[in-house]
Amino acid sequence: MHVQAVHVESNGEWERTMPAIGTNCFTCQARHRTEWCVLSDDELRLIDDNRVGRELLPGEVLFNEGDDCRGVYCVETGLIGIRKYDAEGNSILLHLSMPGETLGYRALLTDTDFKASAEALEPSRVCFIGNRTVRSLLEQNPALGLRFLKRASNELEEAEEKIFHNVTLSVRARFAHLLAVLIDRTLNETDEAAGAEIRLPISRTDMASMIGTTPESVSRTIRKLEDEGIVHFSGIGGRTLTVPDLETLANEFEPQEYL
Amino acid sequence: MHVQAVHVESNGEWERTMPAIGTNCFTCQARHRTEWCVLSDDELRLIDDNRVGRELLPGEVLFNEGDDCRGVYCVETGLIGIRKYDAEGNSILLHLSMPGETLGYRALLTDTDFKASAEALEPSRVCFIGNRTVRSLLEQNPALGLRFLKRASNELEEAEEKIFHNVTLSVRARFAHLLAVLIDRTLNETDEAAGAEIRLPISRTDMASMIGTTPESVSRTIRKLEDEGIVHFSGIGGRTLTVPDLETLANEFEPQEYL
DNA sequence: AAACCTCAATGACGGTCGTCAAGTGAAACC
DNA sequence: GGTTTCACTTGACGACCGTCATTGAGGTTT
Repeated sequence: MHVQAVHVESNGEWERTMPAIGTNCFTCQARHRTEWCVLSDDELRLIDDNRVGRELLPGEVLFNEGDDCRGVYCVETGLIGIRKYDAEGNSILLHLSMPGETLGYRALLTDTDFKASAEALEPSRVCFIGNRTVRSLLEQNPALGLRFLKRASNELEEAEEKIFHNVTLSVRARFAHLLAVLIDRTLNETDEAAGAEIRLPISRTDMASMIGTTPESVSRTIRKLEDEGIVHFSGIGGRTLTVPDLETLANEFEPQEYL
Repeated sequence: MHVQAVHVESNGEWERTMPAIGTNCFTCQARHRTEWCVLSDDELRLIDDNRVGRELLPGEVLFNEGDDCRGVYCVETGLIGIRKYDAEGNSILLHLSMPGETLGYRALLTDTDFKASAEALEPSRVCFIGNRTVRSLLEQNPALGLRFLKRASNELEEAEEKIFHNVTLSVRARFAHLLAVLIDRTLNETDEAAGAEIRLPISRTDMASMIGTTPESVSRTIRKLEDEGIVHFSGIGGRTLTVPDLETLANEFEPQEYL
């Protein structure tokens, strides 16, 4: 009952041995953020015994759209981008997965292939947990299913808000909103003070695809926002972002309260 | 243990007596399409004893964005539209709920208020099931949670495809896709032959909001598609749709296979 | 160090699509 | 019956934004 399906599912890039100290499910720094936090120690051990860890460098692919789902992927550190490709091969960045997020649970539950690709955007550590393990835990502990249900509900809410934004807001407003979200995420991660420098994890092209526009429009929007002193980009590739006042940025996408 | 919380939650529009013959959970025509189909007869009886039915006319509101979630709503017949409103009061139609769909489960699970409004688009019959009943069933029967999880997963997939479409397709392509979806739905419901007349359940304005554009653009798009013989609108309000060839319509949004 | 590559920035151009306005028809109301 | 109202249609205009092409900066390779 230890590494059953894993050997079939693993390839050279995945660990074949037990992971190093400090990187197991019990000491995992993202543990309390995952859905697995409802599991008992025994149940968590089942995962720990059956998982396979992997380090990914930026650009490395975790899975591709259309791949069969053999299990779920739990992000321990780093940042994973979820993409889809259109007919011309352009990629649309749909979602950014932070440490603690589990990917692929939808494909597992609906018994379909992956509907998007996953790729590391920063150096990341990800654990793979095979279908069999997840399914047995879901049967064994109903609370786990409910946790995933909450997660799916939240993601659905996000997705609908995104649809709403794409429809009702301008490129400028959507971009301002994206920046606010990116700032919020990194602040939550690093607990830095507001107004600090943020290192953007994604390219202009990816940011453009996230808000449904082109890199050129993003560049022009950045120019305008800089001219107005709302944001400041610096550093190599213009990937360092400084926002003097978060309120001013928020005004770009939050309609003024009508007095 | 019968109508406990219901009296608090109900108002004059909801039944206070047991529903008429032919409209209970066991004879409900939408029953096999709902998540509740995994329940035992005893469990289903618990719902049947605690539900409250209601008939809605087009335009009547089931719940509003921001309302507290007191339970879920199960669509038995008709059509319910899920809307959000932007700052100027324009509504965006996010989703069409068909018979068998249960609304509000997300707000229940995430313990938040409703993030959108629900309104009848056709004469509809909807049953209300209080929080307490749903929660006890979720605890009692883990399969129910998993069913809702599958449902959420599917909705999420739909939402992400919608985002993808809004970003990558033109107004014309998105409109063609919307028509194809509407045709598909009514055909599945009525089992008519393809190429038949379809009565559109929603206004131009609503269709426009669904694909993220304006009524004017929809009108112009319709004009062009009609000139090319791809679709034909007739009847009052131009709400009767005829599509001679579904393939031709599909070509508008499905990129040509590159040979 | 030169060649090469990727990504970002910027300008020019054009088209799609949103906005404004007027006009029509159908349903609803008094 | 007349008026109002609302949704749809159609036209004119223009802005936003997407496309194409050029340039430059930074990093990597040989």
